[in-house]
Amino acid sequence: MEDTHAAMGKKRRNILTREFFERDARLVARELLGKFLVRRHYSLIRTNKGIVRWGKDIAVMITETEAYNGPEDRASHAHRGRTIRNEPMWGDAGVWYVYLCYGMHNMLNIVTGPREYPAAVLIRGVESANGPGKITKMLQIGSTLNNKKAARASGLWIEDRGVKIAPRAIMRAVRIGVSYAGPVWSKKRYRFLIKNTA
DNA sequence: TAAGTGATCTCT
DNA sequence: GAGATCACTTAA
Repeated sequence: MEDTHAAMGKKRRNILTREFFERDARLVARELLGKFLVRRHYSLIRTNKGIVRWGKDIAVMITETEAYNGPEDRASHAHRGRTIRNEPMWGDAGVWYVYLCYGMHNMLNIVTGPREYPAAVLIRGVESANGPGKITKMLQIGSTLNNKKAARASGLWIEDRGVKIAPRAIMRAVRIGVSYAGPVWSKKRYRFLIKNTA
């Protein structure tokens, strides 16, 4: 799903702000289903007015998320304390936390909850890509976005476009790839997905 | 099922 | 510094 900067310009955007994210990670993870992740890429084009910078947006609906909640969550990077890598998790809500996993995949998370409380939501699936590594590859999301606000200025943000997901269309499941987190935390059903989507 | 890949973290 | 680990993907 694509639309140009010009086409979207007249429409009223409903960009999610810090208030939305400054809540329990599990609630945010659930409510992010059906919201749109929007990536803006700029390119220079030639017009009769000369060379201008042109922004093109790619918007994809979020279909799968995972919550990582608090210092006690053994599956969370924050469990071992504050480090250079996980620093964004302790900061303001509504900020991207991007890190490299397995040497080749960037994981995209949005920080949630109050300051000093480490929590985030991993964006694990969108309508046209399932798997956190594929999303970041498709939208060209890398470490340059780490610790940047989710807003137009950073080129990556989340919008509410009015899509409502019925509660019974939402499934909960255990998180992926966190078996190391022990019997309690690896079994928490902190993964949320829309039924019938890949 | 296992290789690929490299930043990060822990322990010397 | 060295060694282990890792919120994954792809090809077989």
